Amino acid sequence: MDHEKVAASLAELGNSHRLSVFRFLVKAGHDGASVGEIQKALGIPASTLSHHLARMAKVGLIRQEKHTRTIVCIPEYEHLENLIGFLREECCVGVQAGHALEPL
Amino acid sequence: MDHEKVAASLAELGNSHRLSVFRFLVKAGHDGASVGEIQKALGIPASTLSHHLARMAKVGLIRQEKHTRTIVCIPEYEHLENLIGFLREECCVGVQAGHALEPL
DNA sequence: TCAATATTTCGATAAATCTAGAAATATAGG
DNA sequence: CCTATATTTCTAGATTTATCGAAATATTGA
Repeated sequence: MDHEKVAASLAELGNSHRLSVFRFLVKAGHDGASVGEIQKALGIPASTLSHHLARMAKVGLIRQEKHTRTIVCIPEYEHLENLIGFLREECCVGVQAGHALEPL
Repeated sequence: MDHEKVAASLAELGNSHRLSVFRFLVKAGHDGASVGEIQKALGIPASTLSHHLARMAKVGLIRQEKHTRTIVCIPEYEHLENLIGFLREECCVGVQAGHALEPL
């Protein structure tokens, strides 16, 4: 993942509503959740939520699958992992080993 | 680190200029770099850079120490580690062990 | 004190973002 | 076909952000 894509993805997660949505989806698991379920759980107006979901999908944080009448949103775990990887590799250089960046 | 602080910090890193600055500072190491050095290295106009640095300092991504005439900017490694920790703990739940989230 | 250096503050503009109601679209079921 | 459900698109206002030149503010050294 290149610099610009990382910045764009972090910017998407850097909004309180969108971060809530992402956290919710992650907890929902690999089956994700429908737009309506997210809306009910988080209490975000439909049009606002739709806007945020579209943004998240655009940068690859989630994907959306149409299933009959509902649209299911699924978190792209790998995308997040790539982001975390970038932050560790590109932004943690210089930290002495064993200080605070040990594998969990 | 709570939800709102995480969102605020990610939003700061979610800007191309600021991400560049942070990466530069991380590579500069624990001694950081002066505002002027950053400016020269990245070619960002002084007032623009000052604005970005102030924002980054406000959320705790960097700290600024005055040293005679120059102001030295130092990356807050721990803050980034906390961010990464949050993303792993709060946003990677549900990923089966051994899939892609193994300790590096 | 004066000039040079380092950085910020001011001010102003352009662009992007957030928000949400209302209307539109799509689809399933009766 | 009609209605209910699910979601998006449209529209528009409010807020925030990004940008950067010019002026202001230290601070050092001569």
